[in-house]
Amino acid sequence: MPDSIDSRRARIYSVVSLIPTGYVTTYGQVAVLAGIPGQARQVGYALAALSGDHDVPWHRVINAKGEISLRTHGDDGNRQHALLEEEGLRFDSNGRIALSRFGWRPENRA
DNA sequence: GATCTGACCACCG
DNA sequence: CCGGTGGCCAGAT
Repeated sequence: MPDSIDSRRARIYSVVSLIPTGYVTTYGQVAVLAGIPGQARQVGYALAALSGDHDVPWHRVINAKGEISLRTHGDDGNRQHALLEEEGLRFDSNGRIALSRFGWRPENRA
């Protein structure tokens, strides 16, 4: 009995949409919260498959290194960086985000 | 309808 | 931190 899921993607979108402004989370974290620990890939694919119609703050999702992933460093990558800064996030010299500082934790879950 | 490709992470060393 | 391996799904051609 599948929980069923409309698909793991639906869960992922839900979790991501729960991320508070000014915070970021990693794909792995989202995967866990979505109920698919270890399958961070699915998260990446899910976000990648996002279409123009979505209310999901995908820009708040970054890789475990605290850096923006996006293989295609195009508008999306640039956009994510801008959006995060706009939300008050800070990037270090390496262009990374201090997860220890802005990393969203379920305990902090507003 | 099969094949290819794509925002990753955990574990091991 | 880096490198290699395994695990998973959906969309596009």
